[in-house]
Amino acid sequence: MGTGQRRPTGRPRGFDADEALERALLVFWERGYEGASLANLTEAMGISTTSMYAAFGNKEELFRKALERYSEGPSAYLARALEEPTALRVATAIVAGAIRTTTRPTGPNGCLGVQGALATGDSGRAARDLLITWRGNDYSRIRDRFRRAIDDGDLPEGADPALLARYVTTLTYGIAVQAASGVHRDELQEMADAALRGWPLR
Amino acid sequence: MGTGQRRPTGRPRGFDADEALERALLVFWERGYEGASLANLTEAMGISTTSMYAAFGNKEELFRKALERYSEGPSAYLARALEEPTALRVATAIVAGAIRTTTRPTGPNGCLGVQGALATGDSGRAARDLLITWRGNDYSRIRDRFRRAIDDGDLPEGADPALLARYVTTLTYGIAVQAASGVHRDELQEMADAALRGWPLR
DNA sequence: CACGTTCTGCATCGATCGGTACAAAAATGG
DNA sequence: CCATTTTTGTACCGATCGATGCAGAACGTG
Repeated sequence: MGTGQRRPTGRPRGFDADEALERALLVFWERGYEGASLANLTEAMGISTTSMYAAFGNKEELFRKALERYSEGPSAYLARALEEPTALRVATAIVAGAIRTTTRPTGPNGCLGVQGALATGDSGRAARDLLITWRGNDYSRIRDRFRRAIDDGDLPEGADPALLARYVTTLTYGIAVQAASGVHRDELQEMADAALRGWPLR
Repeated sequence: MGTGQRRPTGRPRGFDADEALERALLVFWERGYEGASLANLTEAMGISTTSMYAAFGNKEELFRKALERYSEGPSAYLARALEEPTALRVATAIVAGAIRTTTRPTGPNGCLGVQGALATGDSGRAARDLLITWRGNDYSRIRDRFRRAIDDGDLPEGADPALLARYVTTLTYGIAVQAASGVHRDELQEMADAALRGWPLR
């Protein structure tokens, strides 16, 4: 009953939580989990540490929510790519999406899922493990899509979906590192086009 | 004349600087520049912070020297690979060397040149820039080797050395991320074999 | 109005960060 | 022996780390 969303009791928030999370995402993206201090984060978010802790829990939870936002925003190209009609078009769309996302003229270079926490100290271990799981999920979804492509007759019977998924993810992670090093979009796209010419790698 | 190396005046060192640097390298490799604290480093090196600073300068210099040691040790496969007689054998050796180095049963997974400092805060910016230069060097050496392969008639006239070098480095960086995620050596090698079957990417 | 609830600003917490001051220890040269 | 040079252990530096205590402000409700 009722009108659905009711205004909660108590003092209302003085900031937009979505907007603040977006700012935090950008900081994590650029500096990595360990490199992003609470001072960096709260300054970019425009709120105090108190407000951040009240709204998001702690730094680790904030990172987790930023990663979710990343999956549904900059990294949403993956879900769309998996709906392409053929395995080759799926692979092409994934790689192109990765290049576009990691080399946006505005925003950080690289991929949050890679550079967010690749090698860390003890304090970043949870974030690192989270990203390992995140990357593993992407791999599994791509592999499953390629399995379906064999059932569809789109990929030949002899094709290896796991190997092809490993190849596509390896390309995207490599692209993420190149982008973080400042390599430009056009050069990466030419390389990616060539890399998929041998599809499905015989 | 003298006997060459003369024992210097003053109290002699109580530790083996080479051995200590090797230990520091392993810590940086596993935790990254920012994730490796002085306490982590000196404990692994078996010396006090005072001795570390006297022998190596500071944390940044220690990282620089660890990277040099990495280039001449775990990453030495690159120089050997560049001496292979054909471009395909060069590419094959580079990728195989990267897989072996990033998935050693003993020692950290992944590549120091990638995960040592990919995205950092202000304190890690110098290390990050150093690794960008390091990776850029590797790319240039590979590209130059492929240029020579065209002169040798080993690669066809129409081949693009820069594109091929970008492809090989992208594969190795992607492999480094996969290895850091715990993907096993055999799976990566199968993928790499397939990835080079289309060489020179037409 | 008072009340309960939630959020905010300020001050601060103990722990850890990278880095050093200082004097004793251990070597060489006279 | 003494003087010089270099390394070592101890103790410590100010800054920053992630995180919190607390009082008051800002809302809906009765």
